[in-house]
This record gives sequence, structure tokens and C-alpha cells, in this order.
Amino acid sequence: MLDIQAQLAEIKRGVEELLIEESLIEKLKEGRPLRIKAGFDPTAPDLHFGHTVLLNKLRQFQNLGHEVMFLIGDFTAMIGDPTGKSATRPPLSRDDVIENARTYEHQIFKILDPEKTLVMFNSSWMNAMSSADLIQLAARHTVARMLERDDFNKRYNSGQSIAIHEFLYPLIQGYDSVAMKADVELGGTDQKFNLLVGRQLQEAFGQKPQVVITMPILEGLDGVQKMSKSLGNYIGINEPPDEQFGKIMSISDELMWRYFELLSFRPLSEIAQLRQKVAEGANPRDVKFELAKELVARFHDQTAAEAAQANFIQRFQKGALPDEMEEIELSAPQGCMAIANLLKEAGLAQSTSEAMRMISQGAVKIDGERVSDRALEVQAGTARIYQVGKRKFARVLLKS
RNA sequence: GGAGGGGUUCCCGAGCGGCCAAAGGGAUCAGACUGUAAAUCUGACGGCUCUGCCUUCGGUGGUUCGAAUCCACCCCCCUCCA
Repeated sequence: MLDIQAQLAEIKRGVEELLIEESLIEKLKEGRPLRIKAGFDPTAPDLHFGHTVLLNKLRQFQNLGHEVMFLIGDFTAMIGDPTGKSATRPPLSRDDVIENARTYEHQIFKILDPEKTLVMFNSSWMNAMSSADLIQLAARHTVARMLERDDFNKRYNSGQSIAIHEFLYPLIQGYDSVAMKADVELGGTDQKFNLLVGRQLQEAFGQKPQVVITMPILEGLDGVQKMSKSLGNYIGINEPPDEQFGKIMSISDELMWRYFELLSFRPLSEIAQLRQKVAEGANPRDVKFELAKELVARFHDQTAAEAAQANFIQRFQKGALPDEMEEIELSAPQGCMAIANLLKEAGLAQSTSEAMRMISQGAVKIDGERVSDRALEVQAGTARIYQVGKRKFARVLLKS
């Protein structure tokens, strides 16, 4: 194990906030593997690059010899972390939870070391808690303190509703730290409040309060909102190389530096050099290529990354059609099908209305040729490549 | 329990009896330009058997030739008072 100062320096790299440094030093001095907690929602098992900011940090702790507790919040999922958007979620069945947990494991072990990772479920202690216990727990916190939470505060002041059960979420998340005897808890900056509740509750239950580490939230492809599945601005860690590569290339130049900072493993000095090169006139696209290759290689391999770049150049710089695309079979009992319906059936357009619009806007191509006739009938027995916009392709076989 | 304000298409937000599939902005999508970047310009943005038709404005029922707009009841949210 590294000496304490060296460990501390590693740990602090890239973090948004570390509370409280002295307390972490004290824990490190004890010389034992620390119990590192991070909680995840079991309802969204499709991990994306945003999650990896945190996972990378967990991995770092493992490299330093500590023990990671990967908590799946199957109980808290019934509440849903308050966002003001959605109400209570339907409870997941036991099978769903187990299934989702597997999906997690499949993904997180691309980054984490399975040997040093403990997967836990908060239902295992929360289901055992009685109503009386829950009330006792609730008695440890006050409404005024709860309203300090930024999100509650905003909603309260702007006249949006807050359901009482939403107050329970931070309490239970905090109690998880008690049940798990966490030494350190990691979360996104948006988790800060919840993580601090953990400290307070641990103290109330006679434990040493956990150290809180918040990681920056990664912006999504739009560069403004946080990366999230529901906003559709994410890059999934299970996506194919070409997809990942393309998505990384589509981010803005400005956002590219943010991704370098939070996702790249390159030394900070090297990133500074790249910045310098661009400032001196290098094409930012080429620097973006480097980023894309590094990240694709991490979730696939070097060969896949090289191939993704080659494909990218073929497709977008030379206008070639992608090598691989979805193959779809449709049947036309009448012997032919209207183009708008075909596009809808093939999933290239949401509705026939949209397909019609796309055609009038010149976005639709068949075998590379632009379609201008909205009433075009496609004959059965043909297999052609249909394209809508720049990125949606499918090879459709129309059977009679 | 009392008084008041409010629920409009993905979001914000106009409309307040016909000219409303509903202004404006945002988001999104497409075309042009490019580095599938940004910015910019143009257009689209409920559905369909698509130059026309059908279904939307919290819910139900009514008034009317005609309702997002008026009435009744109901549901939900917010503010103040208790």
C-alpha cells in the first residue's frame, strides 16, 4: 500500500469535493482496507459514460487496497430519488431486482475488480425494519434541515409539490451507511446532501461519520444537461464501437475537454499539451479522434477502436454507407407498400406523418438516391437500403 | 375547515365562443454550410388510407349551429388564514 500522502493525492484527483480531509487521513492511518460505499438505482441497469466517472474512482480505491461496497438501492427504488418529476415508482419484483443486479455486474466489472467488490442490496436491512424503527429514524432529522436540500428548497419556494415520502429517501440512504458501516461514500455532486445525511445518522448511531467524496457530473452529448438515459444524451458502455465512436465525435469542441478531464486516463500534463496544439491551430477533430479511440478501446479493445475510426472516416468523410446495418423483413400482402408506411414499419420514422415530412424535407434516400415522391409505392420482392437523415439506416427486404 | 390562484400539444408559456392542430420561446428533427463540432440560415415539429380527413387543451356531463374558451360537478397542484 502506498504511503498516506501518495494515496491522498491519488484519491483527490478529479474529485469535486472531499469532506473531511483530516478524517480521511485518520482513517487511512489505521492501515486497514476502508469500506467504500457507492449506491446505485436498480431500475436503470444500462450504464453510460457518466456512471464511469464514479466507477473509475472506485476502481482507484480498489487499486489502493480498499474494499468497494456496490449498493443496489432496491428498497429506495420504491421511493425514487426525489426529482419532482415522477411520483412513487412501482416496486420491482424480486426477480427483476436480481436480473438487474446481474446486468450491473456484467457492466461494472469492465471497470471494477470483482475480487474486491461486494454487491449489496438495501432491502436486506430495510425490509427488516419495523414502522416503529422507521419513525425512530425519521425522528433523527428535521424538516428545516431537509429543506436545506437544494432540490427540495427550490421546489418548496417555487410552489411545486413535495410528497412526504420523498423526505424518506435521504434518510434511508443515510441509514444504509449505518447498516454498512461505511468509511467513505462516493456520489455525484447532486448526491451531496444525501451523503451528508449519512454522516449525521452514523454519528447518531454511534459510528464514526463517513468521509464524503463527490464526483463531478458528466454533461451529456448536448453539453448542457447531465448525461442520462432518459434525456437520450448518453453513451452506453455496452454500445458497439462505431456507436461510441460516432457519439464522441459529435460532441462540441468545448465539451471534448470536459470529457478529457473526467473520462480520459491520460496524465493532466498530456491533456494540457493537446490543448496547446489546438490553440496553435491543430484541427480539434484530430484530438477528438484520440479521445474517441482511447474510450472505445477501454470498453472494447484497441483493434475495435482503430476499426471504428476507419469506419467513421469512410462514412462521414467519404459518404459511404455503413458496413453493418439492421436487416429488416417486412411483408406486403398487397404486393407493394407506401414508402411512408415502410419507413414507419422499419422503425426509421416514428409515424407515417413523420415519414412524409422527412420525404418533403429531402431526408429520405433509397440505395443512396433521394426520394422526392411522397406517394411512392415500393414493390414487394425488393431488398434495398433505406436512409432517413444522416444516421438512420436499414436494409429492408419487402416480401409479398 | 375558510379564502384565493392555477391545470393548454416534449418543456415553458399565450389564447379566453368561430379566422385554433392552437402565438412565442426552448428542446428536438431535417436540409444547406462544415470537422456527423460550434455558430448561422431555411424548414418541420398530434395522427392517418395526407393537397383531405380524424383526435387533442386535467376528467365527466351540459349550453350552443359551433367550446381550449361559457356552465355544473369531480380530480390534482399552489398560496394565505385556521
